[in-house]
Amino acid sequence: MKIGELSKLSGCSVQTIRYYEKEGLLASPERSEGNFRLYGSSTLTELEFIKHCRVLDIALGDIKQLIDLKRMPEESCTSVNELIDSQLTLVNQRMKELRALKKELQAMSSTCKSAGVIENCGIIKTLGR
Amino acid sequence: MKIGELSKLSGCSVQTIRYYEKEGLLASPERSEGNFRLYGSSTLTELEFIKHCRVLDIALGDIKQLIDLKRMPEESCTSVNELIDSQLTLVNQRMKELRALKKELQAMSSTCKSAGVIENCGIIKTLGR
DNA sequence: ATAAAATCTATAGTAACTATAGAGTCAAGT
DNA sequence: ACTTGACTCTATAGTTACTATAGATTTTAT
Repeated sequence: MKIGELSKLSGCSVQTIRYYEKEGLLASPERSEGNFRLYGSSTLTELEFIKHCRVLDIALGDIKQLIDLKRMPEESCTSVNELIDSQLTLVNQRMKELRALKKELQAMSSTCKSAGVIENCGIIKTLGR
Repeated sequence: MKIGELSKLSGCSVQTIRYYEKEGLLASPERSEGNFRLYGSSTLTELEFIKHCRVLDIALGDIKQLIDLKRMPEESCTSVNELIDSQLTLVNQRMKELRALKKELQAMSSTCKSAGVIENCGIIKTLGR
């Protein structure tokens, strides 16, 4: 199939597919006589793997590592495990930050319930401290 | 004071300060004879306002709006309020996503507690689905 | 045959900076 | 007076993961 069909089937944009190829996440496919990319259905599977990882916010570099690891099925999967665990650490950190953020924003929001004037705005005052 | 001192006092890097100036968040300061930027202490206050907003993950464009609003103290502060509330919405959304993420990563992690081989790795299998 | 749709490459833009190169300025030490 | 080192200047490129565009070529449909 051509890139447009792969795009529709996978839900990735045409440019994104070409970008993944450039970044080495997808192999360079065969080309037609007119230089169009020609894909088999296995590429769809590969793209879905990438998509699934991206939903999990795994960076492209890390996804590349996972793909490389997949190519060595006899290796230990310790590094896969480590990668996932480090993602979990990242997520936990970010959640902690967001919770603090939310608290402060809520506090700010509550200081400006009356529709006053900027000069007396509690929010602006808070931000200035 | 020169930019280096402002950088130390504010905790913003020299390049960041110049960047903020370029983006219109800080006014262009006076220059010395040798073309060095010369700041008064009010710039430190302005930088601290920006820093505080950035900690709250408010985008530079939104911070610029807040700064512009501050210059019209007689206006209603409704828009300030709206801006903060939209930040809260963003934070809530992001937290929701992260919670889902965390759940899935944890599930994956638990499928790979035994130090096996990539071929049988539960994580890789999950990602392929 | 021709027009429309799809594809190609290469390049620039996004956010919020950081890092670098190469040149100029300034204060202190010899 | 001169030099060294620290600081500053501008301009440009790099970061991430794409998206958008321009201009050319190829394929498909009428």
